Formats: sequence, C-alpha cells, structure tokens
Amino acid sequence: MERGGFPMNIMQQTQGKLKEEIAQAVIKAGLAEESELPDIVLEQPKDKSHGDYATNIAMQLARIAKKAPKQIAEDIIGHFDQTKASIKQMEIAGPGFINFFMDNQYLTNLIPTILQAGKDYGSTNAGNGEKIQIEFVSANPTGDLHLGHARGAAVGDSLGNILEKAGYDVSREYYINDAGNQIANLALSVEARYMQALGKDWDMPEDGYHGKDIVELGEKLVQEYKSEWADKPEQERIAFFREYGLKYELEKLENDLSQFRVPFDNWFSETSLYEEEKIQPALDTLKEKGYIFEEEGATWFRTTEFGDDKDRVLIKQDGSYTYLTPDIAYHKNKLDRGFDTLINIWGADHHGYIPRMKAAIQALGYDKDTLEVEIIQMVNLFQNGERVKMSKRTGKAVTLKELMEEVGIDAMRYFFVMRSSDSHLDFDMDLARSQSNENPVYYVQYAHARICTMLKQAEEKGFSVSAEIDGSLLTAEKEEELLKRLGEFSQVIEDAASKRTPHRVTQYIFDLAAALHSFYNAEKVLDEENPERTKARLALMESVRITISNGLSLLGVSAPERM
RNA sequence: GUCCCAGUAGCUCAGCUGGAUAGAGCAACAGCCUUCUAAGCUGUGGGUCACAGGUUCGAAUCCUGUCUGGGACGCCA
Repeated sequence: MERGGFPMNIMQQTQGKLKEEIAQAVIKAGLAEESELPDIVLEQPKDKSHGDYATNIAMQLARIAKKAPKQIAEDIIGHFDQTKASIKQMEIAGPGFINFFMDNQYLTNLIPTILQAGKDYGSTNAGNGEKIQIEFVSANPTGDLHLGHARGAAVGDSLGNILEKAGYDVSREYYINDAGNQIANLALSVEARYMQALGKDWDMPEDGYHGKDIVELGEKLVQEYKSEWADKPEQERIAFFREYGLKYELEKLENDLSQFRVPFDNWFSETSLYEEEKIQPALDTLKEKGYIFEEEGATWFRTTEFGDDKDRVLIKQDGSYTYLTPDIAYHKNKLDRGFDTLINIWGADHHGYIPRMKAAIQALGYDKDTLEVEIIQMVNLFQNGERVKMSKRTGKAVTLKELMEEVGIDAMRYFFVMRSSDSHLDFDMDLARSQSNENPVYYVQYAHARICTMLKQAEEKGFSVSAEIDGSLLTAEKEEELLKRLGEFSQVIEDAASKRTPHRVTQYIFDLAAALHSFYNAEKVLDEENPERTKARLALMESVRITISNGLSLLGVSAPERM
C-alpha cells in the first residue's frame, strides 16, 4: 500500500480499478480495439441519484463503434465484471451515461488510512521529485511591502506548500534588486530624510521613495549618529546611506515576510551577479548563438526571434545594462543550478515582460515552458464599503505590516488564496476582521475547533480514537458525504499543484468544513448508549480534523483547538 | 493600434482535460438552541453564463469576431 513512501491514495486506486474494468468490458464486447480506446473519463455526478461515478465512454465510442450510445452502454454493462471493481449496481441514464453505485466499504477504508498518515495525509508522489524553483515577491528593497506583494507572498508560499505535498522538490527564492538605479535612489531618499530629521530644508530626489519607513529610518539615523553624517563628503555619505538603507530594508522585508509565515530558502542578490561576474558569460552565450546585434550605439537581444513584439536593449548607449540583462544572467544561473521548472510569480503590471524573459530562456537553449510565469491580478482594498485609494508616490499605500496588525494573519493568508489568481481580488477589511459567520476563515477554523471539543469530551468520557472501527456503522447520508470529501483531498492537492491553482485547496477545505457542520447538526457523535457507533464516528471526526488541519497548513492558516 | 486578464444570481466569486436540471458565500424571506460551541444548521426565491457566429451527439467551457472593465506596451525597474 505504499507508493513513494506515502500511503496510497485509496480513491485513485478505486477509480483506477473501475477504469480498468470499463476498458476490459469495452474490448470484450468488441466495441473497440485496445489501440483506439479513448481515455476513460470518470466523473463524480453532482446528483446522487446518478451514482458515485459515471462515465461517458458510450458517447465517446459512438463514432468508433458506429452504434447508438445507449446500445453501446448496454453492451458494456453486459460484459462488465462487477465483483472486481466493488460495484453494487450499474445503470444507463440520459443520453448514454453509465452510472456506477459503489459498495460503501471502499469509503470507510479511508479512515484507518487517514489516521495512520496523520500530518502526511494528502501527500502523494505525483510530482516525482521534479525540481521546481518558485521565485516570488522579489519586491525592491526600497520600501514596505504593500497589498499586491502580500497576495503574491501568500499565493507563492501556498503554492510551494502544495507542490511539496504533491511530491515536488521545491525551492523558494527572493530576488533582491540591490544593484540598479533604485538603490541609488534609496540612498538619496535616506539622505533627504536624514537631513530633514535634522531640521534641514532638503528636497526628496525626483524619483525618491516616500514611504513612512524611510522617514522613520531618517529619524533612527539621527538618534544613532546625530549630525555626524551631515558634514561628511557627499560620496562617502551616500555610500553609507546606501549600505545602511539596504540592510535596514532587507531586514524589514525578511521580518515582515517571516511574520506572515512566508519563509524563503534563498535570498538571491542581484549584486552577486556582478561580483561573481555572471553577467558577461550570459551575454556571451547569447552572442555565440547569434541573438545579439549592435544598433544606434546600443547592444540588442533579438527577442522577436521568439515571438516578442520588438527586440530589446541589453546594453544602453551609456554602457550600462538594462534591467533585463542581469535578469537573464540570473535565470541562467537558476537553470545552471539544475531546476527542472522555474515558476515566477509576478504582479499583473509585469505581464508585458513575459515574452522577453521566455525568449531568454529559449535563447539559452531551454524549452520555453521551462519558465512558467504566474500572473497575480491586482488587489483592491475596501473599507466601510468604499475602495481605499492608494498612491505609491506619496507612500500612502497600505502595508503588509499594517494589514497584519489590522486584520490578522490567518484572515489575510486565507483571503489572498481564496480566489483564482487571475481574478482581481476585492479585499474587504471589515469582512476579514469580523468574527462572524460571514467570514470564511472562521467558518473553516470553527469546524476544526468543534471537532477538537468533541474529541476532548469523548476522552473525558473514556472514549479514545482508534482505527479499529466497524465501518458499516457509518452509513448516514452526512457520513457518506464527509467520507467522499475526505477521499478527494489528495486529488485536489495534485490538481492544485499541477495546474498551479492554490485556490482550489481553499475551496476544498471550505466545502469540507460545510460538510462537517452539516453532519454536526444532523447527527450526535457522543452517545454512551451506543459505544460502537460513537467509536466509529470519533474516528471519522479525527479524520476530518486531520484533513482540515493539513489543508489549513498548506494555506499558512492556523487550526485552533478552541474558539 | 498590439498584447494579457476578467465579464456566470442583487453583490463577491467557483465551475477541473467539453457532458446529465449551471454551483457556493453574502444579501432577502421562512424555520431550528432544556441535546457534543447558534462563529452553526435546514428550507424558499433569484440565471438569455456580455453579445454574435462556428466546431459536434453535446459548449459557461474550444475557435473567430464584437462590446465593456482593468492592466501592460521605455535605451524605467
């Protein structure tokens, strides 16, 4: 029952057997050759009267077998070996669907599996250890992280967790843009705030950073150094502010993200590309392959070769690099480190950058799909029913840190991964903060806490959770619903991983929590008159608790034992 | 002008590689606590899936075009 060190996914096993038997029946009935057999699709009908599983194979075979779908379905059923696939009943419905009603045993078998797996329940080896690097956030170290970064951080971290759970080998990385103009600007901004803190009349630079954090830094510097730096030679002063500012900003980024439960495996410095002379070799590689040309005193990369709308400058007329150039060297470095797939998570305002980066990947000799760019759409903040206006220029944006204090980390993490990343997100602060039934985070956490209470009281009454239960006692409608949901967990994770859609996990645990609440109101777990059923239900409850807890942990949301 | 994302219930959004009567939360309405946490549950109403063509047994889903909203189109980063 082991696969890749993880418990085998019972549901997949069941479905696999069923598909296999369908294929056998089709061949035995002479409806198609093995080679012309289409992929067998099993779906779980929404309507329970359509069985536990249904297949559309008869419709798919209509053309190949040159028969009416209903006739084909009858032939398949006639040649089907029910005993092998634990089928209780089969029927033909609608235009030619075959509905399968399963023997329930296969569901209750889930419980011992989940109890044994514990924190590992849901883990699979679907990713086969594929090495994936996720680069995300990567905000310039020139100010506080704002809402958009926060969404990217939540999505990136959750996706990383999900990929790991699905058996991928994940590395999370933050690319620090500590080399370009923006850092020169940071130094000038820090200088200005320092001078202002000393009471001097000093203008902010043209493209300065107006965030509150730099104002605070100016004040901090005055406390620490008094007016010492005001009289130093400009060059020395700027160099100091540059270094100090960078360190200050980076520490802040790391602290905020770590508080937001977003750890990185590696913080990669752009400057290191210069120091380790990684840029010229990358340029040389492109040159050798003939993708470089000179024009109007600049050096160009022929990205149009790979479908970009125009070629891109790598070295400007003044001899300096564009942003793209070290970034190409950076991506070459990533590839040299042996990752199979690179995932970059970018804000929607960077989508225009995708074709040139993909061009670089291809020019370096890799398939364009080696690099995947996940675009995260914008976040709009709402408070008191109104959209909160933000301006980056004046530093009026709401920061990650402020939001963590205002609404809490659990709510933020959940909300940011609640919707598909390519939908704009309306973040309602009042809703995120509210401790009410309108708030989906509480809804899910409450389900977990409810179970914990039951388990605790069960213990006080002398019951203990055990995998040795009589599964035939779990036949109530709400119990079957719960069991079916529980069985889907691994598949949900695999889908979320392979399609890079972490929001599916959020939807899943919400649905699971709903099934739990519904069960809770319909059935009583603790019943001293009926200890066997109590034991069976306790084991079911613990299975649900484990699954909710595991799901929440993928999202970086806590699973409280009481609320 | 070109490119990307979105357009599904009053609102916010799901809808997997095309499948049966399009789902959920909120809001509205009607019920449920002497019983394991009512931060919960049950029920009702609410839809020309932006529009128009096409592909086929079958389209919210795939293709083409149009419209609307947002974003991007630098020798900025």
